[in-house]
Amino acid sequence: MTVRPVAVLGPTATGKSDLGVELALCLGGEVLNADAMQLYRGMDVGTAKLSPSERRGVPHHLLDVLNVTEAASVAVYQREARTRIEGLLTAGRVPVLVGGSGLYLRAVLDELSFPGTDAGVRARLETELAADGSAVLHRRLAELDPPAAAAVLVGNGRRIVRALEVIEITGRSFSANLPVPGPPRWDAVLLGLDLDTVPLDERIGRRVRAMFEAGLVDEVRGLLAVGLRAGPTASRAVGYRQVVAALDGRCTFDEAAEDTVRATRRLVRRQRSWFRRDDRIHWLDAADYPLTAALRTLTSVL
RNA sequence: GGCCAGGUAGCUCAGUUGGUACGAGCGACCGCCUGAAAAGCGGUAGGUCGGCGGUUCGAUCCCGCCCCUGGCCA
Repeated sequence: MTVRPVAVLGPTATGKSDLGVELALCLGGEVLNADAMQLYRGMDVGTAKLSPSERRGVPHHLLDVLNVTEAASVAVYQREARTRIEGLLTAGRVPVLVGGSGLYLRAVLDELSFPGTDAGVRARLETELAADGSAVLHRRLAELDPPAAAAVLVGNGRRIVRALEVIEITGRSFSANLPVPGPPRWDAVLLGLDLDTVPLDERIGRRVRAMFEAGLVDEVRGLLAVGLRAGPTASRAVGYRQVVAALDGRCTFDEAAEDTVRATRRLVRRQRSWFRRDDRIHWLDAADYPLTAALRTLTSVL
């Protein structure tokens, strides 16, 4: 039988990590993290990262590979993840991708190619953005690449900067839209795990409280000492940003916890809207023996 | 019991010197998404302006009474 990768995706707090471990155990596989924030060393409590014992002997890849000061990068992740997957496949091990970062998953499983980047160009554009505002840059984009300008909203400085960067370093236009999904690379099977909104929201409330009790604040203190504030990606992570605000005295810890719950729920909505239109995903209900359902789905698909 | 402040969108509050509430932020809902994606960006729906009377052509805004909240004084 040919070995096919399996991806376990879906909104946060639905139990993807546990299901991933169980699937890896059943299938003879290894887990590949597909969660942008679990890439970071030291971000454990707030990202609900599985502890070594919870991993039950299953090797986990692409966990703890970045310092909080470093920016995450889809393109880098794509290269690394693909290399690992190829390695596992040739070894006859089933790669089990687990995570809720939709773009990361697609970068690995779909034929997305990322034009390069140039720190100098980027920095200059960022400076212009800060000085002139996004409308000015958007006007420039409209002259250079009308389709891209039409696809990127005027207020979205970040994406305007990236479009201009790509045009400048490649000399070609920038396509601002994702391609329509074709068959996934390696014929991967996409399993989506979700839970009804009401129970999921309750679970999020409990989980955030548990994170604070498990030492999230201390974890953030420790990360601040190694430069969390300077990290463009890590400092924005749900929970971390809020705790930093509380440590800075901009809100109370109770407010930070409430904000974290809200931000997590908002994240769930965005993750759903991202995954919703991918009709390759086989959806499983987290409340209804997902492992059994997952195995059943796999046997019917394979 | 008296005095003061306040009762405007689900929440926190702007605002109208009397003439259809320009409301804002948060939340909710919906959507977008190619090198920061747990990020970034956008759209939509919500209001008998505490209650009852009065003045007025017209009151959320003026007057009276009442109810509620917070504070101060007794």
